[in-house]
Amino acid sequence: MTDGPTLDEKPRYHHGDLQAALLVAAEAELAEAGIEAFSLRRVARRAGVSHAAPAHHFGDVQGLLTALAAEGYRRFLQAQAAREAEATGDAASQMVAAGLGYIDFALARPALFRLMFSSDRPDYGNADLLVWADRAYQHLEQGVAATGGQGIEDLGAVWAVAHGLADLLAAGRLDALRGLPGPARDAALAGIIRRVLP
Amino acid sequence: MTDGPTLDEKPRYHHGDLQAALLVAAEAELAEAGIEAFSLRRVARRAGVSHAAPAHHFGDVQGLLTALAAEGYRRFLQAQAAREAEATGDAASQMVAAGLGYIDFALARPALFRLMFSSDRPDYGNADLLVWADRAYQHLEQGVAATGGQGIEDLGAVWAVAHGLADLLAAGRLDALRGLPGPARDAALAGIIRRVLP
DNA sequence: TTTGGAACTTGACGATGGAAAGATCGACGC
DNA sequence: GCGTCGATCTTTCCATCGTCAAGTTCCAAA
Repeated sequence: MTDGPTLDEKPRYHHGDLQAALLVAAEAELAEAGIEAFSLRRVARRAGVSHAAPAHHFGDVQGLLTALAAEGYRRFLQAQAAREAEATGDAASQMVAAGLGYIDFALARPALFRLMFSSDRPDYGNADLLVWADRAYQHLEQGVAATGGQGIEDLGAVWAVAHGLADLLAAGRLDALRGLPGPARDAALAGIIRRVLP
Repeated sequence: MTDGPTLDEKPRYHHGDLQAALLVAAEAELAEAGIEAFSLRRVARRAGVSHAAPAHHFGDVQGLLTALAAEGYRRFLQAQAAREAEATGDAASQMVAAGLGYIDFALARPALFRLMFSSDRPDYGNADLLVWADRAYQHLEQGVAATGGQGIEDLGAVWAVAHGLADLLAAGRLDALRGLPGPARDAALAGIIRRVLP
C-alpha cells in the first residue's frame, strides 16, 4: 500500500496494485452506470486492463461488488461518525446525528447505497462484508440503547425513519424536502427523526 | 377483453392477447429472478412466443418493466385500501392502516416493490406510470392531511417510516420484527407508525 | 541462473437485448 | 367471394456481456 506506483510510470505487464485500482474503477462505474447497467468489462477498460484481469483478484462480478459493498459500509460508518463528531454529546442528539450521516451517505453515493441495501448481487455470505454490515448494525443498536430504547420496536422505529428518509431522498422522491436550504433541511430531518426516539 | 381465448385452443400464429400474457409472464419472471437478473427472452419463452415478440407490444425491456411498474402501483393502492377497509374510521387509524398496507405489499411482492422504488429501469416519463405513481402519492397526501398534518415535514415523516419499514422488512433486514406472530407484528408496526403522526 | 507460481492477456463460448427482414393472419373494401 | 393492407409474430443477425481455458510475461526465491 505504501510507495505505490506513481503516475508517470511506463506501462508494465504487472500492474502493481490492480486490486485497489479495480475497486476505484468499479466505484466510478457504479456511480455512472448504476448497479443495473454495471459492466465488469467496462471496469477493466477503465483500469486499463484486459477484460479477464479482474477475475484473478475478485473471482467474478459478484466478488467485485461484494468487496465494493464492504467498502461501502466502511464509508457509511464514517459518514455517521462525521455527523456525530459535530453534535452535542447527549444520546438523543447523537442518534439524530447518526441518522443525518445515514442520509448524507445515501445522497452522496446513491448507487453504492442501493448496492448495499437494495441489491441481490453482493454475496452476504462473504465474511468481510458480513463484518462491516454487522458493525453498522451494532452501531445502530448501541445508539438506540443509549437513548433508553429497548427491544426491536425502538430499534426498528429509528432504523426505519433513517432508512426511509435516505432511500426516498436518494431516489428523488422527496424533493420538496431535499430542496430545502442546508440548515433548514437538516432541521426538518432532525425533527422527523426525533419523533421516533423512545 | 371479454370472451378471450380459452385454455384448450390450438396454437395459433396470432396469440390473441399477448400483451396481457406477457405482463403475467413478466411478473412471474420478476418474482423468480429479481430485477437484476430479469430476462426479456425468458419472459418470451414463458409466454410461449419468440424472443422478439414482446418488442411489438412494449418496445423494449424498459417498456415492459414500465408497464409492470404501473400495474404495481395499482396493486399497491389496493393493498392499502384493503387494510383501510378493516380499520376504524378515524384519520389516525386510517393512516396506520395505509402504512400496514404499504408493508403488506412490499412483503408480498418484494421484487415488484423494488422495481417501483429502487430501480432506474422503468421509464418515469411514461404517462401511465406517472398517473398511477401520482395517485399513490396523492393518497398519502390526503391521509396525512386528514390527520391534521401540514407541510412536507409531516408527509415526509409518515412516508419515511412506512417506506423504511417496508424496504427493510422486504430485504430481510428486520427479521426480528418480521418473525413476530401476525397480530403482534401488526401491533408493533402500528405502534411505530403512530410515533410519527402529527 | 534457473524455475515455479502469480499476474495478466487472448480467444472462445453461450446468453442477452435490439434491429432488420420475412412470414402469417385478420379485417375491411369491393 | 376476393384481394390487399396493416398488425402480429418469427427468423436471422449483431454487439455486448460474464466466464472459462490456455497461453504469455514477469517476479522472486532457491
